Amino acid sequence: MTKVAELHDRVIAHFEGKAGELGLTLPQALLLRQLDSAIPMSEIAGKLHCDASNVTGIVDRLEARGLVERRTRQDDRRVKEIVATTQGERMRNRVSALLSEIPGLSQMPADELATLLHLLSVALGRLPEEE
Amino acid sequence: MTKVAELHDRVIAHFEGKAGELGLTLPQALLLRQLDSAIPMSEIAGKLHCDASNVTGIVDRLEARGLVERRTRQDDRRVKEIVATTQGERMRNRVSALLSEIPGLSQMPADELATLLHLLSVALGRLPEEE
DNA sequence: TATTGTTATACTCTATAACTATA
DNA sequence: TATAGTTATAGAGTATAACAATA
Repeated sequence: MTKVAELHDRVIAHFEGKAGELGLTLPQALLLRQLDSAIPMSEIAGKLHCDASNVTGIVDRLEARGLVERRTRQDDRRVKEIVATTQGERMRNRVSALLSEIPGLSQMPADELATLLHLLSVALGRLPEEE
Repeated sequence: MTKVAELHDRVIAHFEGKAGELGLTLPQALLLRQLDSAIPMSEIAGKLHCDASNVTGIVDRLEARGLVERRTRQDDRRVKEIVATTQGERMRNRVSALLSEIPGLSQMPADELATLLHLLSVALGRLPEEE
């Protein structure tokens, strides 16, 4: 299934390249994209499918650039929630826009895209997700 | 275009996870996938969109595992061609099979898949590629 | 005791620049 | 001189294990 491999390569190359133009690495972009609200580090690790110890470093670098903040949750002081700063929120919007910059894909009929996502969901053994 | 982001995440996670099960990193798997014939290092760098100095390291590790070999081209001794060993060829076949292991995708009608690839090609400013 | 996040460690990937050998 | 590949270096991502603070 070489065509699927092609697809995979192109989407990765496109997204990583665009993130790079914003001065972000791929993991940084993927993390930032999750921050639609304050999220604990552990939850981020889950969403990014990586170890919690990695999140420390990625957040360190995003924080050093003023894009995110750590906030200790008061009802459980072990937990630190990550929130985008004003500047980080601006960057997050740009990251979110990256994939829609693939004009071919954004032109694809909604029903075809939905079909594809459904097939992938089945394939990966997950429930179909809307959002 | 959150759905496209979903698609992207899932394909990456699937492929990287499966490559990991074979004991390969993503770059190693992508390099191996290119070796349908003997290929010079520089050409590999081009296909992987990375610097030539990276290829040295990736090939080093694949070579240390006995999966590939370096062969000096006799008509231009500066060039080293990379070829898969017998064991490497076996691994290459497994890598190539990974993406077709997404049952949903491999069941997708050929014309829909072709449409998607065409749109992506246009989107990324490249000529439509068959192969 | 268990959990959240950090630190220490080690390996891989990445690019840049300087180098070797070939041409 | 120019090109193919290597090496040196430095930064980023990754996991594992040990640790601190909090629960």
